[in-house]
Amino acid sequence: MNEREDLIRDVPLLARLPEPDLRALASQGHIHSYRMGAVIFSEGDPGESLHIVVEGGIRITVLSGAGVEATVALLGPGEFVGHLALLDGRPRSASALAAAQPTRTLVVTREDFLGWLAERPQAAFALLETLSLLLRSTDEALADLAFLDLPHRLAKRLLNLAAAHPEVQVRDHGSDGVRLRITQAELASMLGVSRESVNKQLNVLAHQGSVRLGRGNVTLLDPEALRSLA
Amino acid sequence: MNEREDLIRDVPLLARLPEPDLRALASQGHIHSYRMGAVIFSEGDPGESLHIVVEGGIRITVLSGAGVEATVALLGPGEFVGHLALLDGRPRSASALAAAQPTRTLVVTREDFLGWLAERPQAAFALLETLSLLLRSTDEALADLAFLDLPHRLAKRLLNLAAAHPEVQVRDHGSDGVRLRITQAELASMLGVSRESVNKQLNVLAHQGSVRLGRGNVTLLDPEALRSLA
DNA sequence: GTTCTTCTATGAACTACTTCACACAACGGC
DNA sequence: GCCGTTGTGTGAAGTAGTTCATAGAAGAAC
Repeated sequence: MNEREDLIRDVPLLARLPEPDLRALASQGHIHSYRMGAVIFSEGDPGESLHIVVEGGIRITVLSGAGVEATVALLGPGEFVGHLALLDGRPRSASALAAAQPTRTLVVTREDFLGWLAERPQAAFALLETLSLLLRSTDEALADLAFLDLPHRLAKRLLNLAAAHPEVQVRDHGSDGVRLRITQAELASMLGVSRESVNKQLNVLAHQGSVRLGRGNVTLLDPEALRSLA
Repeated sequence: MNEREDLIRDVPLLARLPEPDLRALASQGHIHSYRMGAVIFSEGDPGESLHIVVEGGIRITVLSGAGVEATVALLGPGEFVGHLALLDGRPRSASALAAAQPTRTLVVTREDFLGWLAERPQAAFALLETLSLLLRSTDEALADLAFLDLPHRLAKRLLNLAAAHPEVQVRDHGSDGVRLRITQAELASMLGVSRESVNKQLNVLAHQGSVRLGRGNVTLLDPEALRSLA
């Protein structure tokens, strides 16, 4: 029970809620486990639950008309998915896959959540604030995509990933860098460009000394240089 | 007072609210008037109010790093802007300009709104649902921008505009079409492409007979053809 | 250890957009 | 009526991305 509470406190959607409310919500959830690559839910499914990552990671993807898959987000422990379905009851707008071995999530059903929310007006208020912030960040992503070219977007994304996923940061041997566990194909699909373009731009950054490249990872050596690019 | 109530009932953000709540909120608002082109608020300003369009129109713009301006949205009567600032108290993330002569808005301050909301848990609930839907549509726009090329995005945008702004629809003389009052430059800035590209693609559509072009307007002649493109 | 798969790297040809330059048409102000 | 401004139409040259092809290196599977 305590693990559930600690966990739910770190969820941005819920972080602003008072302690007892959190406790009540956590007690309604159930833990699910998934093996690497397992489908947690698929685009178009009826949406009936919120998933909060306990351990491992979730990859959120959408399918283009042509069947190309784009990665919308990578979630680590404390992050969550399914909030839209929870609040408006519409079908899933994206698919979710377990992206690590093993992945465990705390699942709160729509029914439980709505019942809980109905008794806590303050909570609704905190959620409004949070959703509003989410909307801002999506709007910003939209503007970035329209305005910025690949070098800028890539720099920005690398910095975002470094900030959002402290758990994957590893001090590099010798020099001090922040290592992101991510493939170039995943980066490409998050940025909406081809894998080859990402590779070329990463190599530009590598030659500048801003990053070091490895198989399945990118190490940020000079965040300041990236920041000035982004 | 009655005008304000009628108005507020048509606002998507608020449409799901019970009648008496609407009445109470409307009674707190004040009407502001702007002449064409006037600045309603600017990006970065402290955000303290929600504007609901009573008459005329509002253009929402953001500035890119290079100083290029993009039109994020065009608002007609019943639509609103400033909801984010209202809910999270952050600075304005975009600028708003009066886009018609004259433009009048119903202004609700953050303070009034929060006071009103605190007494109405049901309202908070309806707002959560609405924000959630807004978030979905932004996510979809993001996916479109990443996946779709200009012909698809243009067709989609024309249909959206036609659906979202019934007040600017005019049955064309003779043939039956839906006329949108919009310049090609505005379309371009909504789509994140150059004016010239929009012009060329519009002419492709015109030669197919799907649209007719005029100065400052586009008439949709064959919505079905556009839908199959989008 | 050998093989299979995944990931990175890179070049060549192609395409969808861009910017720039310009012509001209429609409308508003006086 | 004329003139300045705003909007549309179009072509030429440039560029940032694309796809396709191919190669090698690092892990995982057996």
